[in-house]
Amino acid sequence: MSSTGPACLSSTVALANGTTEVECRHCGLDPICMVLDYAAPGSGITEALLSRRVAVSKGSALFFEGGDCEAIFAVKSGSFKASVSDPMGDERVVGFYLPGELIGVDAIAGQHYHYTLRALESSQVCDLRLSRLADSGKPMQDIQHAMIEILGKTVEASYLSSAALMQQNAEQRLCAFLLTLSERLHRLGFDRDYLRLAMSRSDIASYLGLSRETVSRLFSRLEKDRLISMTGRRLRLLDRHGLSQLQG
Amino acid sequence: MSSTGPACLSSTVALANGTTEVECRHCGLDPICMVLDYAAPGSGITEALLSRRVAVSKGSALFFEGGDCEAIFAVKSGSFKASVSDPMGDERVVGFYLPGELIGVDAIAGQHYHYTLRALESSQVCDLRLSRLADSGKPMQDIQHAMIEILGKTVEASYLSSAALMQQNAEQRLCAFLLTLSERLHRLGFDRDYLRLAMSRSDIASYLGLSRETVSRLFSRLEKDRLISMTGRRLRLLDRHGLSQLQG
DNA sequence: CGAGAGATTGATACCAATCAAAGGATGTGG
DNA sequence: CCACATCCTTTGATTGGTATCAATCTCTCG
Repeated sequence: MSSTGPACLSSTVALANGTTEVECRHCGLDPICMVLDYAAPGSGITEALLSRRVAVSKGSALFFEGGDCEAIFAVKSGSFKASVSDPMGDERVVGFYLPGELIGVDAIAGQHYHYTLRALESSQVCDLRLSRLADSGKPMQDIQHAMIEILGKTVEASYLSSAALMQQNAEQRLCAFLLTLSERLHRLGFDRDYLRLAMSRSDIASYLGLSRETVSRLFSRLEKDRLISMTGRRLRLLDRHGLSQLQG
Repeated sequence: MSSTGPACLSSTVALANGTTEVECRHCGLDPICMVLDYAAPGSGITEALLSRRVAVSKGSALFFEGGDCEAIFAVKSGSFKASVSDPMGDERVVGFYLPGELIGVDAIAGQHYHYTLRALESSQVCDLRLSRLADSGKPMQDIQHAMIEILGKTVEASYLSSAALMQQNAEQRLCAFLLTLSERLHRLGFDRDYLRLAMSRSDIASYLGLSRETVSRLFSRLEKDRLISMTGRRLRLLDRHGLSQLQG
């Protein structure tokens, strides 16, 4: 998920391969990493506790639904989708993760992951072994405080995201999805109006509880109405205000 | 929300007025209250930090959408609904709370409540002033640990509740709602199969993103199909298995 | 008892799913 | 580098589920 327009990446760093990675100060793990002194060489923080910039290739899974929760992750670059398999055996997408965002916080309490997590593109994550936090040598007080900050923000974010989508029609949901994505990318310093969707139409449809065909038709309609323009997975928002009107 | 059938209230205590209250050990605040020694007389915990069994009359609000978060609450008896007012000015129900459940955890990080909270019936809550926790005289370590436990469970619970409802049709959503309610009441020691709904059909409809009429029709259909029987707001689940089949 | 809110039921309209087919994109092996 | 297979996407025709409009009925409470 990288910008397609005039880049203005105040909180990201361009990499050689054309992708960008989020800076630590804009990452959801930052509260912990600050306590850990960013695991600087000589800090005494070993890879067994915090692995940074672990490469994950497109399509491969970081963990599976039901598996033991050994670590939580922060997206450093690239993007991920979370999915569960429903009773009929097909996949339902339950979330997307962009750089800077935390993955697996919901599994901390129960010690099991609730979904399977796959990279939508070639990506990098930081990987924090919670069970070893206590051995880090850092003050327990500070570690706990950082965890409280992370958990508190997660509770708030998950409340906000779930409350909205339920009572909306297809068009409202798609507009909300696009605007949310745009805001999340903007926080990373990308241009609000130029997005590259790393996920397929089917993934979007599944996430929003719609059919592929409906999503496709809605994109066509939004384009006809000059609210967006798109070619393939490259998307430009032409009228943010118009979109937020539709959003409800 | 009290049982209407043969009561078997292993974790609740019957009160003089016919309602029941949840025991502390089954309450979401218990991790904190344990640290605070249940605010027993002589424990040094004042009412300024933790008020127990605060009465709330039917229809009155504990707090309003957007208001400063001064405390989190646990339902001791009765029940509550959380709602937000949407752009068009009408109310959308975003949650229901039963005895033992925590309210306002999502407001801790941002210091503002995200919804208005009203009692569905004459109720009681315990009220915890977070800002005064540090002054309780109890070890900070223990307090932080309790907060982490509470937040972690909340993250997990809010994930689980949001993931499901999105891609389901009206019947599936209503069945899921009824079965979830039944389980929540069962955890309190009530009979799984006899429920008294404290909320109106409109509240249920709003919460599930359906119209009043659809909810009413669905109840009629479930009754015709011998899956439930109901008179007014008294509901009996006749075929839990059949309902969970429908649930998807 | 009467008033007003809540709940049910029916008729109709509309939105989105499904079925169906064809048009692009992507990747692989020859 | 091209041919082919496969997956993804778009568009059309039809069906079905749910909202909406409208009328009646029920319950609660003053």
